[in-house]
Amino acid sequence: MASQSVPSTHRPGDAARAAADPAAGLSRGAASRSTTISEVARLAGVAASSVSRVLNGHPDVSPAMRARVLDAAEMLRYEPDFVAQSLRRGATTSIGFIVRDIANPLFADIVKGAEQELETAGYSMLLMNSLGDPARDAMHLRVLRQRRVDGIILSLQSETNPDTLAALRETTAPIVLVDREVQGIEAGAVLSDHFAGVTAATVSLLELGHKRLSLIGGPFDVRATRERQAAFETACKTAGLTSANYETKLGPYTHEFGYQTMQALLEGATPPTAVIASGVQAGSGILQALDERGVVPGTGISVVICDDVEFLRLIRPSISVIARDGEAIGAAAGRLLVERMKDADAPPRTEILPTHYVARDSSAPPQRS
Amino acid sequence: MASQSVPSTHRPGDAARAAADPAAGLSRGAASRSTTISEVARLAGVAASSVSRVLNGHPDVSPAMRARVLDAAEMLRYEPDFVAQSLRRGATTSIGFIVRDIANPLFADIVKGAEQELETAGYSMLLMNSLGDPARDAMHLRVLRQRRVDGIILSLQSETNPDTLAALRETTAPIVLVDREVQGIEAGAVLSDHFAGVTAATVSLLELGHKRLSLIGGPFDVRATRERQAAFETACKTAGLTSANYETKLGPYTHEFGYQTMQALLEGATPPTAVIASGVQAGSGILQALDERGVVPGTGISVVICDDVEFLRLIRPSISVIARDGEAIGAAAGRLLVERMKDADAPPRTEILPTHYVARDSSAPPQRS
DNA sequence: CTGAAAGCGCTTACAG
DNA sequence: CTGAAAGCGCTTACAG
Repeated sequence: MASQSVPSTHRPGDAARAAADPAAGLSRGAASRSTTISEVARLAGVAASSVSRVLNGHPDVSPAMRARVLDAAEMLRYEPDFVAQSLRRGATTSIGFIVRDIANPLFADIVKGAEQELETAGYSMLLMNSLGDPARDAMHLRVLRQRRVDGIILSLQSETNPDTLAALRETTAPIVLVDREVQGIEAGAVLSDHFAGVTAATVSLLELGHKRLSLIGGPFDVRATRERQAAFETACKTAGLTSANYETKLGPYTHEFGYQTMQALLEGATPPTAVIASGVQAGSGILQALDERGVVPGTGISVVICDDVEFLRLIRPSISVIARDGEAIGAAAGRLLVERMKDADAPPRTEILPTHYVARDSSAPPQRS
Repeated sequence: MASQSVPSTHRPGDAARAAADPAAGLSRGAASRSTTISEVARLAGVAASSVSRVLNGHPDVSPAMRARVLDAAEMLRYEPDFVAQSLRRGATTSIGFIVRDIANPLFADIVKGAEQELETAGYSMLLMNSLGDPARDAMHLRVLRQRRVDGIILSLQSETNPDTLAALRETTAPIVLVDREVQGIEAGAVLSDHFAGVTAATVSLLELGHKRLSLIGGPFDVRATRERQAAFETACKTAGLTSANYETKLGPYTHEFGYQTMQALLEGATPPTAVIASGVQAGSGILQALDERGVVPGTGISVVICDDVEFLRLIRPSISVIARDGEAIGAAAGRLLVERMKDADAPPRTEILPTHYVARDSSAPPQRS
C-alpha cells in the first residue's frame, strides 16, 4: 500500500510541491500552513468528499480510489485539521478535567489514570485547577462549555456552592464526578468507599484501647467528609464512647488546617490519643505539628492518614494509611465518561471503589496517662 | 447597560424563545444546541457581522447598535463558539503541555505555575504524559499539531531520540522547553541552574570530609544530567579526589533505579559515604534501600536529593535538598510561550532559574572507617 | 457605521 | 461508487 506508485500524470516531488505551494500565501497566522484536504484531492485528481470518505474508512469506495487518495495523502503528509472536523461534526474529542489541585499526588494519579483511558479512546484532556476557589470551578465550566468539550470530569470544591450549581445546570456535556455527589444534576460518578476504610481504621484504633479520638480535616460540603465523619462517629458510638471522647474537626484540605488543628488539640486539656487525617495535606500538617513538639507517631499518639502517597512510605515510624488507588479511580472516571460520550442515551452510572486500612507503626496502643 | 430595555418590537421572553427555537431541530449530536451568532443577530435585528463586531470590541460601532446587540446576546445567554472562532481565526488559544509524569510533584507544580500564567492570557492547556516512553513524546506532538494548538511546553524524555526530533522538526507552533536543550530546533527554554546547586552541595560534602561520593540517577541524554555530572565531577576533581573516589551512575528517573543502584553501592567493596540523588523518585529509592539495611541518613551516609517536595520535609532525619521553585519554572515557561504566541516575530528566549542547596541533617561528616 | 459575501477545512446528505 | 453543494459558526475584507 504505502509503496504503491503515484498516478503517472504526477511526478512525485514536483507535483507535491506544486499542489502544496499555491495556497501558501494565505493570511493565516505565522505558522507555515499545513496541507488541506482539497490539496490532497487535487493531487489525487478526485473530489474532496472522496478524500474524506477514504480517510474516514467509509465502506463504499473503490480500491483504486482508495489507493490514489492514500498515496496523495502520504505524499503531502496530510493530517486532517481537528478544529475543522470538530466544527463540522459537532464534537471535539476533547474533554475537560477540573481538579482541585494537581499538586496533590492522589489527584495527579487520578488525572494520569483518566488520561490513559481517554487517550485510548481518542480524547485529549484540558486540565484546569480550581485551587481551592469554588468560583474557579464555575469559571472553568464556562470555558469548557465554550470550547465545546465532549465531556467533563469534575472533582468539585464544593457540592453546594450556588455558582457552581448554576454553572453545572447550564452544562449539557456529560459529566462524571470524582468523589462528589451533587443533587439535581445528571452525572456519573466514581466514589470511594470511605465509610469502609474509616470504619476499619477507627475500630482498629478502638481495639488498641484508644478512648479519645479525633478526625481532622475535610470541608463540610463534600461527600468524603460526610462518609468519613459518619463512619468515625458510628464506630466510636458503637464502642460505647460518649461524644465528649471523640470529635470531628472540619476544615479545608490544607497542610495549614492540619497543622493548626493538631497544635490546638495538643494544647487542649485532654488531647486525643489517636487522630485520623482526612487527606495527605492535612496529614502532613499534623505530622509537622507533632514533630515540632517532639511527639512521635505511634508512641505519643496514633496517626492514620487518608490516602497514600509514595513519599509517605519513607517516613519513620511508618504511618498508617487508608489507601485507595488513584489511577484506578481516574481510569474508571475515564471509562464512565467515554461510555456516555459514545452513547448519548447511556444512563449515568456510579462506580464505588474500595479503600483499605493499612496499619503501620503509627497505630499503637495509647500510653498510660 | 445590562438593564437597558429591549427594542420595543420584541417582547423579552417570547422573542428570545422564538429566536432560539427554530434552529433547535438540527442533527448536531445529543446536547441541546447553544445559541448562535445569527440568532442573536435576528433578535437584535442586525447582521451577524455587526454582532461579531460588537462582541469583539471593534471600534467603529454606534452606541445604539452596541446596546441592541448586547441586550440580545444577554437575553439569549449567547456564548461564542470557540471551535468556530478557532477555525476562522486560525488560532485555538489552547496550548499543549507534554510532561514526563504528572505524578512527580515537581512537575505538578510546574504545570500549575504554567496553567495560571496561561489562563491569565486566555489560553487553555491540553495535558499529556509521556510516561517514560519517548515514542509518546512524538505521538503527542503529532496530536497537538492536528489540534492546532498555538504553542507547546515540553519536558522531553530524551533530547536525542530520532522520532522525537523528527516530530519536533515538523512542529511549527512555538515551543518552550522545560529543562531541556535540543540542537537544531528553534525553541525557547526555561532552564535550572543545576550546576550551581550541585556544586554547592558537593563542595559542602567535601568540606565535611567526604572522600568517596556518588551521584545517582538521571538519563544521559538530558541537560540536567550533564550539568549535574559536570558540577559533581568538577568539584570532586578540584578538591583533589581521583576518579576512583567519585562516581556517577546514570539511569532513568525512577524509584527503582535509585533503589537498585543504592543497594549495589552498599554491597560494593568501598561504598560511598555520601550520595546525591538526581530527583525525588531516585531519591526515594535510595532512602528505601538505606532504610531496609538500617543505614541512617546523616549518620551512616550523607544524602542529598535534587528537587524538594513537601513530603520530603517530614522525613527524619531531615534530608538535604537542592531546591528549585516548580511553580516559578512553570510560570516562566508560560510567560515565554505567551510572548511568542502573541508576537510571531519574537525571538525564542531562554531563562535560567536558580537552584539552592539546603543542608539538613542528612548532610554530616563521614563516620570513621 | 453597517450589511452581504466569502471562506476557514472539513463531512454528509443528495443526486447521479 | 463518486462529485457538487451545502453548511458547521464564526470573522473580515469589501462595498456602500
